[in-house]
Amino acid sequence: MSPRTTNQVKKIREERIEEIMNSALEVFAENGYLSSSISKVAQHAGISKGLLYNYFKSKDELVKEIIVKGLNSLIKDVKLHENITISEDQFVFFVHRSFKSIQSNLKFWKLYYNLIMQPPVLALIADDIWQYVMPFMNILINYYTKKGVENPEAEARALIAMLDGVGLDYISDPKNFPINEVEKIIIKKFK
Amino acid sequence: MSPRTTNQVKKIREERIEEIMNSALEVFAENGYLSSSISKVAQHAGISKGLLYNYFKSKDELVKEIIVKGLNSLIKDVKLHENITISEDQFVFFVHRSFKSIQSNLKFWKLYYNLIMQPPVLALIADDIWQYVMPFMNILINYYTKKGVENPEAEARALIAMLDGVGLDYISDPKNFPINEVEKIIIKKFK
Amino acid sequence: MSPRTTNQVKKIREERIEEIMNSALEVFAENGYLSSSISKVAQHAGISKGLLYNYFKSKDELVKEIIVKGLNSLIKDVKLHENITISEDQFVFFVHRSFKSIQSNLKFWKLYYNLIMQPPVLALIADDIWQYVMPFMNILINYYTKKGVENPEAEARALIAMLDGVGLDYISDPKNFPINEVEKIIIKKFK
Amino acid sequence: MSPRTTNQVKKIREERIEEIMNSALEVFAENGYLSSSISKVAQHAGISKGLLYNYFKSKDELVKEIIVKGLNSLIKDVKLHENITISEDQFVFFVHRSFKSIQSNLKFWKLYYNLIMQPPVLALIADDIWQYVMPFMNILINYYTKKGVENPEAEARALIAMLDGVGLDYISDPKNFPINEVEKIIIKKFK
DNA sequence: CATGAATGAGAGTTCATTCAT
DNA sequence: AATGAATGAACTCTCATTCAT
Repeated sequence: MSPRTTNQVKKIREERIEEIMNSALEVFAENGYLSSSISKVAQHAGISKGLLYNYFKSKDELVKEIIVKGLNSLIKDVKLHENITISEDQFVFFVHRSFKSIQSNLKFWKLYYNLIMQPPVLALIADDIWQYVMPFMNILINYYTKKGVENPEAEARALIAMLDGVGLDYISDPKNFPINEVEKIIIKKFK
Repeated sequence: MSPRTTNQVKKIREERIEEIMNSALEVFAENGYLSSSISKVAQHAGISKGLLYNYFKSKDELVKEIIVKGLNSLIKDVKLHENITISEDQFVFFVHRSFKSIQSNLKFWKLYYNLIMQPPVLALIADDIWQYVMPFMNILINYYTKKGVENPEAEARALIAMLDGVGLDYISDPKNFPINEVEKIIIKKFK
Repeated sequence: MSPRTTNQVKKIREERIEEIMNSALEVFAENGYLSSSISKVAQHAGISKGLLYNYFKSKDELVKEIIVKGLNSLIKDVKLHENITISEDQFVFFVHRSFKSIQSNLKFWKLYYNLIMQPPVLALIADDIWQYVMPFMNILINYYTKKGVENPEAEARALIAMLDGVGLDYISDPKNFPINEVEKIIIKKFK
Repeated sequence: MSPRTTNQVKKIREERIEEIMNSALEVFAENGYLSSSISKVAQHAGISKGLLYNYFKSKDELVKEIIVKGLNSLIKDVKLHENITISEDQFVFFVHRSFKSIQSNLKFWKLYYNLIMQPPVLALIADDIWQYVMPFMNILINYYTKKGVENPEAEARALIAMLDGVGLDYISDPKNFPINEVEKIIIKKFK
């Protein structure tokens, strides 16, 4: 019956935050950010609106933290953050991991595309996104420069657009989009 | 003193509808559909809220008419609606026209991608979009089948995703996206 | 091709006013006064809103004129306005005519009851109604006084309430209300 | 510091609902349903518009609950719901209670008659009303059948019309309507 | 005489956020 | 830590009325 230590309290708090974020992600992904009320989010998480504001100081902050967490997790997944030059195998691995991420984090990507398409909301996360995309871009430019293609930057931009388009189309219709076959085609064309 | 003729009235009506749709497109493209109030749209068009509702039954109907008009204009531009099989030249022409459309109708495409990423709003236009995409898809599958590629449907899906991705990335940063170079790369890879 | 005389013009105007009032009565009776927009009324009459305001200076004035016209017509029907004392036969005739009026002017009575139940609208016509009801009341009190009933005023009030109630119930469900049988019962009880 | 208990919250909620319904009844009875804005209702209740919507889904739902509550209260008052056949004493009691109800729930009846005379609003409550009126009707038909009157259904309809008419006339001018005398007359005539 | 484009005030409703408990 | 009552601003939409033509 000893009082909880500061650490215990902190851990409980973090777990609760985690739960709320996961729950909110589901609501946002399903209905879109702007169309999801805080009431719905709190209800889906099984808590009161008041308590939600105890953990997040606004709706915007809540979604921002969800996005930051998702991007960090993605960076960890594709394992590109350490290198500046990559081999062809690493390139293939990167593309493959990107495809896997879309499939295993469907809800996150639904929210992601929902947000970046809404200018006033995008403003909240634009910086975070650039911090994540820029290193990729540089690695890819580097990769294509070494391969000696005509216009490495355009080639990198094209690949990133390709991945964005796959994301967009896959989340719109995950059941029918032939994602594995499309992956093969892309690797063949862009390798 | 004499009342306006039917033709005069009709002309005023058509002009106003045109004005409102153009004005609304600008506001919607800039701020996103959900974040744009009818007040803002009316103000931007220089008219009262009430008058807007004289011409459009609802905000939803307004945006739907904008989208339908834009899609029809696109179909006319790419000139694919008559054929079922296309030559390589026609393919190149189609991709080229798609790229031109993105550049010349930037606002429309901003709105388009804004809408399809918002589940409750997408419902309004999903049918119209499918009516437009399906024929393209079939023509492309047909094209790749004739070319003898391994998986024509996946190849077609990949191309459409590619175009979607270019649209997405271009509208996010039109000044820096090397759209002409990317066009060349895509034509080379997907032709 | 001679220009129309002032009288012709006046007659045309009156006919038009008549048409509009009849048309408006239909709309008001069907949907209720407050729920009927001027647009609907004008559309149903086959004219423009502007023209309607040429004949009636407001929605309130339009409905007021409809009511006044209906009440005058009722007074003419029951033919009680000249007498102050009536015989039993005249009493029966009066009740009978009241019942006939309800049936033949169903729409008018629908509107009438709709209006008197809405305080802010009732204010428009309250005076007219009292001018019409008061003479009836006096005649009835006189009638019951001569018959030697215990409380002539209450008896008169009860009869008028009875007629009001029949009106109310009949217009609510004209097909099933046994109006002729009810008439017989009332005459027997109140004669 | 401690959060409110579930019971405290429930009590606040019930009290607020009661307050709002009473306050709304006053406003609706005074001005009519359609002419009463939610702003007015909230203001009269001393709360914000937003809070009203915390307790009632819509203006329509609010008025519907007021009507249902009033009808239930009436059913309890006249105590007819258990029997199918009634004695003359019970009949007199029923009429008497109906008269008492009109006097003690004047505002409710003002609203009631206001609503049933407005076609689009009547639709909201028509079912509830029929559920209440039908049993009365059957009991009365039964009563008059046993008494051996010529046309029991018409007799019952006439009585109900009579009561409706009294209601109508009493609420229009409660101070001058001789309700107690009228009650005696009706009981004598319809018993 | 006749039109309907145009307005502006106000309607019902939603919702992020605050705060007493 | 936890609740949901409470607010107020902003939202979409309606409509009686006016007025240029």
